[in-house]
Amino acid sequence: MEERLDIHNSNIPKICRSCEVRHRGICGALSATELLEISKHTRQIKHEAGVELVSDGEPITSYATIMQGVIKLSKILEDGRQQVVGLQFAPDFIGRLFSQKNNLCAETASDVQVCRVPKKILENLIADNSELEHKLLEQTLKELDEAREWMVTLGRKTALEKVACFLYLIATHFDPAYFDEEKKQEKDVVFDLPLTRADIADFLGLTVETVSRQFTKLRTEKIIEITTRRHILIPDLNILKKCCG
Amino acid sequence: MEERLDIHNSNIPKICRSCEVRHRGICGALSATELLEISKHTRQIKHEAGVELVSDGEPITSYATIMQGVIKLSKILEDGRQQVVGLQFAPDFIGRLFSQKNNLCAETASDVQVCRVPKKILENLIADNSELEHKLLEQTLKELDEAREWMVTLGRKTALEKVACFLYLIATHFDPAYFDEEKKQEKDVVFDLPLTRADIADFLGLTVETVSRQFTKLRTEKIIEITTRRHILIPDLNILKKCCG
DNA sequence: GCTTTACCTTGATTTGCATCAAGTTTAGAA
DNA sequence: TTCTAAACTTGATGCAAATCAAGGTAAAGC
Repeated sequence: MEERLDIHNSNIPKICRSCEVRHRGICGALSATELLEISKHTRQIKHEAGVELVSDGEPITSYATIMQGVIKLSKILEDGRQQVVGLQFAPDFIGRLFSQKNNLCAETASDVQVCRVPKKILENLIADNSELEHKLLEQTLKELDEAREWMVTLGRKTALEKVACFLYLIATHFDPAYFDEEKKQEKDVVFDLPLTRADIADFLGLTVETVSRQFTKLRTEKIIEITTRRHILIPDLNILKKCCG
Repeated sequence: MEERLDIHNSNIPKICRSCEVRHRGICGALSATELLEISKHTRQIKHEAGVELVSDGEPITSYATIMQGVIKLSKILEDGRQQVVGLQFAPDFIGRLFSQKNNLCAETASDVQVCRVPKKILENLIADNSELEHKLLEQTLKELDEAREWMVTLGRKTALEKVACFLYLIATHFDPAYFDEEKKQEKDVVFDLPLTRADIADFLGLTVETVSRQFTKLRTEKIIEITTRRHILIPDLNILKKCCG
C-alpha cells in the first residue's frame, strides 16, 4: 500500500536540472531535492494506483510534491455525481495552502511517488522564504489557467471535442518529442492513458458509454489508434488538435 | 466611456477597514488605499457597463483592483462559442500576474470603478514586499477554489441546478444581512442581477432560452420572485440552496 | 408622446447525450 | 490453463436541453 523510499536509492529520471523531474511547462513549485534539503521531516513515499491521498472535508496535515505518476483531483456531490477538477503530474505541488481543511479529494490515478512535508513545517519555511512563496504562486496561477481552460471544455464543447481535448492534453504531456530533440522528426505520439474510461468521463462531464463511443469514432476516422485499451497512438497531433473545437 | 476620479473625492463605502470595500470572504489582495499609498502611478478610473478592460491575447500593461461593480472573465472559441470563466467583485484583483499576455477577456458587467497600477510598477513592488505577494497568493488560491467549484456545476449539474447555483452565488454575495447584524432576522434577500440572461447562459454553459425557462420554473414554484427583469427577491435562501444539487 | 431596439419569454420541434441492457475483452486469481 | 470480475464496447430507447420561430416588454432615443 504505502512504502517509504530510501532517499539515496531513488532513481528519479533526471531531465529538468532545477527539479529533477521529467516534465514540461514551468518548473514545479518545489523540487524533491529542495524539499529534502529544506527539512529533515521530508519523506519520499510510494503509493499504488487508486489510493486516496487527500479526502474532502478532512483536516490538512501535510503537503507533497509529485515525483512520478498522475494524481486526480475530484469533487463528489451528495448523490454520488463526481467531477474530476484537475489532473496533476510530476513535479506538481499537492495540497491547499493556508487552509485547515481540504475542499477536494486527491486520488492516485497511476502508481505514484511523492515527497511529503508536514503542513506546519512547510508553512514556516514559506514565511521566511519569499522565493519559495513566489514559486508556489506561479504554480497556483498555472493551475488557475488550466482550470479556466477546462471550464470552456466543460461548458461549451461537444462530446467528441471533449474527448479530443482530453487526448490532446495527455498526448502533449507525454509526448517524448518534447524532451528529445531527435524524436522531433517522428510524428507518431504513443502513450498510455493514466485514467480509466470512467475517470475520463468524470473529467469531461460525460458518461462512460459516451466516452467509449467517441473513442470508437476517433479510431474509425483514423485520428487515433487504440493498441490495447490504455495504449494510444496518435499519427498526427495536428489532426487531433483540429477536433478540439 | 472612461473617467478619472479625483482621489480625494471618491466615496467608497467603508465597511472593511483593511480594504475600504464592502465585501465578503477574505480580504482583497490589494486595497485601494494601499495601492494609492504604494505608488503615485496608481489611478482610479470609472467605466460604464460593457467595456472590455482586458482582451484575450493582448499584451498586459497594467493590473487593477475592483472598487465597485462586477467584472466578468470570459473565453471565446473561434466559432463564437463563449464561456464565462469567472465573476469578480470588489475588492478582487484583476490581471494575470507574471505573464506577458492575457489569456482571457475581462469585461465590465455593471458600472465599475477600478484602481489601476502599471504592470512593471506592481511587479517591482511585489519583488520587495513579501506580504503583498502573500496576499496575491491568497487571492489566487481563492479564485482557484471558485473555479474548481464551478467546474462541478458545469460538468455535473442540470439546467435548473445551474440556475439555482448562480442565483445562490449572487444572493450570498449581495445579501445585506451578511454585513448588517440587524437584518439577520429578515429572511428576504433582494438584489439586482449583475448579468444579462445571455451572460448567465454563457456562465452556466446553457442557452438563453433554457436560462429563461428555469427562471420561470423557479418563479412558478415560488422559490424566487422576479420584480423586474433584473430585480430578484428570494423569500428563503435555504430553499434555494436545496435546488443547487 | 411615439418609435426603435435590445432583451426576455414562450411554444414547437429536433438532437445529442444519458439511460437501460446486453455482450465482449482483458487482467488477475485459482 | 480456466475462471472470474472489472473494464470496456455496442445497440436500442428516452429525455433534457438545443434549436428554430414568434411574440412580448421595457428602456433609450427622437
